[in-house]
Amino acid sequence: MPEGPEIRRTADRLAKAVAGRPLVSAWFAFQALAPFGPKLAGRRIRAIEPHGKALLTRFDNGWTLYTHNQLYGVWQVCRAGERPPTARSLRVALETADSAILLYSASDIAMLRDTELASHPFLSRLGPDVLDPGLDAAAIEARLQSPAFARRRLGGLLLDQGFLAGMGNYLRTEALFEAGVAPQRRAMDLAPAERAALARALLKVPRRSYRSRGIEPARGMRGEYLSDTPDGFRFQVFDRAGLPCPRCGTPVVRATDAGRRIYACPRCQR
DNA sequence: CTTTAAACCTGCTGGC
DNA sequence: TGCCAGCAGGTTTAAA
Repeated sequence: MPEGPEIRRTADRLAKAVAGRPLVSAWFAFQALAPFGPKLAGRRIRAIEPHGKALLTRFDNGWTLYTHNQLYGVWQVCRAGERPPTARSLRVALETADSAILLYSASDIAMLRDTELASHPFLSRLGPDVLDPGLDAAAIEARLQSPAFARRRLGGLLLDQGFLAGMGNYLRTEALFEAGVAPQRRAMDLAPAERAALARALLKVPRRSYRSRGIEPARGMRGEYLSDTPDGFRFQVFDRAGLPCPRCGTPVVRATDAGRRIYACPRCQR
């Protein structure tokens, strides 16, 4: 579940299940982390925080578990002692008296002292979290104009976690469509109205996705997503090559941008 | 400095 | 059914 909204939803779920209660056991698959298992018994999880697409599990002893799911990591909540049948490899298990949270498949896992979080190679480079309620359009507009980012092409810029943490491929695709801007434009070349529209879209699209519980591919149906909820986040152009643009009817075009697939309406996005 | 390409990690799907 | 190629919502590194 790889973009900001999905990660934050996961954090919510995990925290609800285990935060605040003493751990009965902790287990790590990786050799380097195994010694932490016994040390964590009896400790509590203070909070589970998303930082962009990374998750920080904060223990009450000055240590934090850093995990990044990349494309394939999966967190699960289950009852204490349970281990749902799966072919995936278990990497972390944190158990309280009644619930457990399990991390499968992820490879980017570390235990860090709270004091070294600020110097972590990934965390230290993150920009403001796109789902941070304190982030506003003015701040994003300022960022788009700052010398550090202004010369960059929007397609690549919006994937850069140092610009806005939590953005990902479907979010950048949808935000650019929402703003009516083509991915090859440079931040510095946007007209004021376009810049304002993009800043607004960069807040609106991720928040709407988070509210509707993120997106999830429908099993066995390539290109279909279980995102069509009542209050609804639904793709306008992502994964919809050849289908009519919802605004003007022109067929949506697929392309490669910054090494990733992107979709756009050639007429609405200039 | 900016952009692209390749590598890395793991899981899933489709084709043969 | 089994194996392999290709792709994926991510990130880092090296090269252009």
